[in-house]
Amino acid sequence: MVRMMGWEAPKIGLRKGPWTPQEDMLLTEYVNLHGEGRWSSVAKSAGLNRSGKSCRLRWVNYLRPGLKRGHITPQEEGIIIELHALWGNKWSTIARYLPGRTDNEIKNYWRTHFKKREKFSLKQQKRKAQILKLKQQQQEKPDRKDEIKIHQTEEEEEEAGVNGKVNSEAVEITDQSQGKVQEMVSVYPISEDQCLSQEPAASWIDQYLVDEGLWNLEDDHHRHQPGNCCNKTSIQNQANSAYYNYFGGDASYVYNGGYIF
DNA sequence: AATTTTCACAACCGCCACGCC
DNA sequence: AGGCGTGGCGGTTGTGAAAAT
Repeated sequence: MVRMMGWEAPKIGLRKGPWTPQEDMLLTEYVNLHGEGRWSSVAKSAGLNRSGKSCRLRWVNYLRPGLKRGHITPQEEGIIIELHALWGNKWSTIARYLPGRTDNEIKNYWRTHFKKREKFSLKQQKRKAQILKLKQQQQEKPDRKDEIKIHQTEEEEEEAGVNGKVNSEAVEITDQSQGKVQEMVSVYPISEDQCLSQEPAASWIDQYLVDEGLWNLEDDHHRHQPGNCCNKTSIQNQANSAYYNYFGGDASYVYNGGYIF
């Protein structure tokens, strides 16, 4: 016998797609009267031709009172970034620290605002490694008559312009006998020391983790610490390195214990 | 002005964990 | 002990609006 994973078996004829105002009204009225939970029976009892799962999602993400509408504020963005650096894609966990925001909203926000940047910084890291290797090779072989030119490419100028916060270089390795053989681009902060030497200052994390007693959390915040490491300094260090990775060492984005505006 | 690209958001899907019987 | 229903989570997709070309 096939076990139904998760929700109830999809019934033929159940409505899908966007909710109508009538459906919203029915669901709201029913939940206000009977409370949340028992979503399958909510669907039936409220006269909705929807799956329980769909009802729950609609309520949680859209109809539930107290939900904020509109754009994520810079403060909220800062919290999202910091918490994501700590917990990764634990959207529901992150959402608990943003009253009025849903996991879905945060997830969507992250995807549209940071995925692109994350991808970009991965590229940067690869390039950085390549350039270091080449520079090393040149040091090891000082007699080599290759020429290393450092300049900013149009592409990177554009990227830098968009992000407004990166320094970029292209290194052109020219073998004098064979002409130009390689061109690489590296993007990195003005000074890595600028990133790494920043002393983590008091932040909201201090408030949550100390004031709220979250160091002793038994819930998943605790479990989500890599290696179950429950020590403030190490978590801040994790956040630091996570930031460094996310933004490719972009000094203006490196976590310094505060918000990023 | 028309077309293409990007963004923002809503909704669905598959999976897992847990409790009840 | 194991089947089943339910609640919840994270990933993905679809779509309309806005911005860019």
